[in-house]
Amino acid sequence: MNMKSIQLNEKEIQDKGSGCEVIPSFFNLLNSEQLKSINSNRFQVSFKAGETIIKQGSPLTHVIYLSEGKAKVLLESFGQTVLLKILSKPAIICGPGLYTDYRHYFSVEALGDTKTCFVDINLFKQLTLSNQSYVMKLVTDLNREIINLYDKLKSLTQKHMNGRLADTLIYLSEDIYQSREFTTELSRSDIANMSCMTNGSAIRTLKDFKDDGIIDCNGNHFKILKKEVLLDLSKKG
Amino acid sequence: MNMKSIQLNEKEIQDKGSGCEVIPSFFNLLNSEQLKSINSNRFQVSFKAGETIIKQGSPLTHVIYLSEGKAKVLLESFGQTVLLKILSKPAIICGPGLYTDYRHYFSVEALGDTKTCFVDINLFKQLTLSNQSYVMKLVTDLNREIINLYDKLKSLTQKHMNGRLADTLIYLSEDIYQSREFTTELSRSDIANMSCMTNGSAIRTLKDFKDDGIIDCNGNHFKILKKEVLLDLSKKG
DNA sequence: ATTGTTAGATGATATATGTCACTTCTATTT
DNA sequence: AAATAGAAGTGACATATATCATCTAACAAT
Repeated sequence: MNMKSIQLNEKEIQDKGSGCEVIPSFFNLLNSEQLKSINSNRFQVSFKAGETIIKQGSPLTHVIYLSEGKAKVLLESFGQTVLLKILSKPAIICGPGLYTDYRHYFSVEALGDTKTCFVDINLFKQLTLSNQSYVMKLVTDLNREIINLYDKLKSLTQKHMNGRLADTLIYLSEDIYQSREFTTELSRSDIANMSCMTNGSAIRTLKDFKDDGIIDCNGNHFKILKKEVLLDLSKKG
Repeated sequence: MNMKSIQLNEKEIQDKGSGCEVIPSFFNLLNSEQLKSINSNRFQVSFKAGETIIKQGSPLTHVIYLSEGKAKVLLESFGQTVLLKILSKPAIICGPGLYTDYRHYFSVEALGDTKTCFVDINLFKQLTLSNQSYVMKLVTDLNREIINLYDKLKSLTQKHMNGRLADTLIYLSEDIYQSREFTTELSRSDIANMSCMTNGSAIRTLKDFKDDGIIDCNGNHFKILKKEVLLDLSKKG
């Protein structure tokens, strides 16, 4: 991991001119003084594919801004791993340790090469508290996160493999790649972890979908052929 | 459901003198003016055992304060139900619809007779935004909720029945009844929904635990005999 | 080119858990 | 006291899914 401290002036941040682009949803809410203090307390860090950005259990000392690339959010539990979601740039990574015990409750791993920006958590707290519209946004984001977790819980506990894999494929197609056809950096094992099943089961079920003409896939290239059927499988469980 | 509007003066609220006791974690953060405005916009509502306090999918118009009794929080999905947690007085019930789409994402059902207080959501929002220490508390609570959901996800997706039922028993003993011995209002079916298994499986596994001397149970009276074993089952999955 | 290594794929088998039909118990009503 | 209803409990059986061993394909290192 390549780490360097970078000083950006306010204009650069606002112009998206550097490695650390503006997060419309966050930095735009700050005034110039606040941007300056962020500026003097940030580190840009690059990660290569597969590297660990955050390790579950470690102390939460910085909020991490993902400026380039994608990352996997992993819940590790007793040898097994649940792939919770994929983060795409631009994103602010700050787990539920905020205002609780300041530990990381998930791991984050780079999917492909990524660039990040580390901002000291105390500075982040100061800025958020002093900015009412940011507070509203924070609460909104947390509640959205909770809603997603409810959906995940329902999917993973109540649906069979077909439904769970359908959910994963819909998520990748709609939320992450925003296209019916996409090439993913995820391995079969990632897809399995995301759908809470074993490697073999994921491969088998993908094959079933392919045989039934619901999807087409060659290696990492996927194409959703019959979205209605996927949605139906998702509903039926 | 028995509904009446009640006017309380500030002193009564602070003295816990009425049907709607002080929530130390919320009302204590308010000043007298804020308490007055809460006061003139509240309804006390009583529910009998089994009655629905909140129905999943309905609009979120009020924050509900649980002043007496216990309630089940249910995630309904496609015919099946996951019992997420038990709320005990005093508690503020406000789901993730806040600041998002103002709908209820779970149902809440009275466990035994309960008393509640309905506070208009807009008033609640005003008060929370104008009070910095409340905002911190809100974010803390939301993050704790997320941490709990992570645990629930890990438990329900990665553990076998023994581990999941052990988790449920530990939760009831430690968090809800705060004793190794307790009499619960929950039915076997509730325990099953909480552990994400069928009725029959829950009863069978409870019997296994009883046969192995891990717990003792007669009807709704439970006694945890070997907590270490439960903790071990929870860890092993 | 050859070797080694990893991800992907496939099949046989074991097992955990759900389904369903049925019995027993308990409490409530008449 | 009898009748009814609902919850608790039991058992036989079906099946979804994991486990594991094996095989192939792709690709990097020598």
